[in-house]
Amino acid sequence: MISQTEENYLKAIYKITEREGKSASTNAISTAMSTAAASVTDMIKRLATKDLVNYEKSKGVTLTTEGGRLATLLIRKHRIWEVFLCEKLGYAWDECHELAEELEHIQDDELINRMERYLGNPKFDPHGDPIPDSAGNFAVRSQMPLSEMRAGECGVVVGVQEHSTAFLQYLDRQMLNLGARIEVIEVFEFDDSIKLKLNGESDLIVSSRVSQNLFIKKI
Amino acid sequence: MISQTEENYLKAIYKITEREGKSASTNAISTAMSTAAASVTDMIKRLATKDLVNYEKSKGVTLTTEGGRLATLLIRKHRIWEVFLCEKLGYAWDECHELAEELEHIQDDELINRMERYLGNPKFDPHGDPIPDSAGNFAVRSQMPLSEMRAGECGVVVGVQEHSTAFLQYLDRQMLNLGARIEVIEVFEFDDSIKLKLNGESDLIVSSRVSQNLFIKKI
DNA sequence: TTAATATTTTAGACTTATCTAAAAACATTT
DNA sequence: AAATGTTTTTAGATAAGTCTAAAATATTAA
Repeated sequence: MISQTEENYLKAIYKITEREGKSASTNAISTAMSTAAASVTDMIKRLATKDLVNYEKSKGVTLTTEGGRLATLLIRKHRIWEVFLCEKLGYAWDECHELAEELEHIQDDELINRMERYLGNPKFDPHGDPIPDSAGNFAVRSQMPLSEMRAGECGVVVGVQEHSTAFLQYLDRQMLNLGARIEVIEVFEFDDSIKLKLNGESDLIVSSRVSQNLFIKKI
Repeated sequence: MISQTEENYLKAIYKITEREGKSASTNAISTAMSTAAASVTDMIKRLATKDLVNYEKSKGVTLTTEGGRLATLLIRKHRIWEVFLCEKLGYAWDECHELAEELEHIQDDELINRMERYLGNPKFDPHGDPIPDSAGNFAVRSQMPLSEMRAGECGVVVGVQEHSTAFLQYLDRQMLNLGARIEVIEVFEFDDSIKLKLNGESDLIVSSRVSQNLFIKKI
């Protein structure tokens, strides 16, 4: 049996190794988990005895196959719950994360599979992040940051890089939701801000900070 | 903050005091929780320092107002989750209990209120047990055990006394589900078994064990 | 390459929730 | 009322998860 805390560590290690492309350092984990570095060392040892991580003193950790499988399952649960919270209960996309953090620890594979079916087998969560299937495979999505698009190109908003509440609420206010159609009108070299036409209607200028964090699928 | 374990103790104490009509003994709690009596004593002390139970050495415990409020909220969450699992995810009424035991500990009042609305403000769970409202008030249901009905009387199945898997599966096989219409054809004094007409169609004989555990609302 | 700095690990302690075994308190029966 | 039996509490241990402070190990800079 694996505890909720152990699961959270696995997920943190998964995210760090994904992001950094190398083993997760004690410090990085301690930052991610908001715990003392000493606690991380303790937990790493525990996870190593359970064969969920590969660990060598002072070398950082990586997930084993089984550790990776569990982390992926957690992400699957998290994202399926997020879809439920947003689509069925009407939560905003910046509100559902915390609740999903709790719900993802419910131990029942059958439940999450039924949930997935009930929701119509969604492939992406409300932030556009892919939902792994029960075997752990992620759907691939052809996407690019808005910042890499040229004037005249068209696309659909399919996801976000940054997940902060502030950013998500900003997007909501600008109507830049998942599925919004955009056309790049002009790129201002001066500050890399971009002028868009939104859903064929209104015009909008977004900063480079925004364009770097918004994923678009070209059409 | 209250832990999952503490919540489970509160619920156990609530059920015992309801059932017995008096304070819950250490032994009764230890049986209900499947823990050693010594652990119960420890926990009772902890709950007492949090003012969730009234406790005097060797006198058993009762819930304080706040303890009762929390226990009722747990029951509310449990039953709302059960409705969701059965109605939306297609779980059978004997399958949903265990999962609801886990889900009821999700800490978010807003969530359960949204869930309730999403489910159409149900007043009873899949076993016919009343769902307390957010203020802790239970709907009252005029019901009687089938065993107290006389030949010729008609009613609707509205709940069960016993919640065992075996009993619920038996009822499923006999089509004696919540909402089923029954008419008492004959009561056999010999063994108190009862002959019914089910939904105006088929005839059925049930034992006294069954009739004592099935709640009917007369019509 | 040594000194300064940063990271990681060890050591020891605390809390929660559990256990067993023994002692104390309460209840029952003769 | 004493003896027996049951229930409850105390005492002492254990495991998970956390902490702080100090020691050990890496890394970076002079």
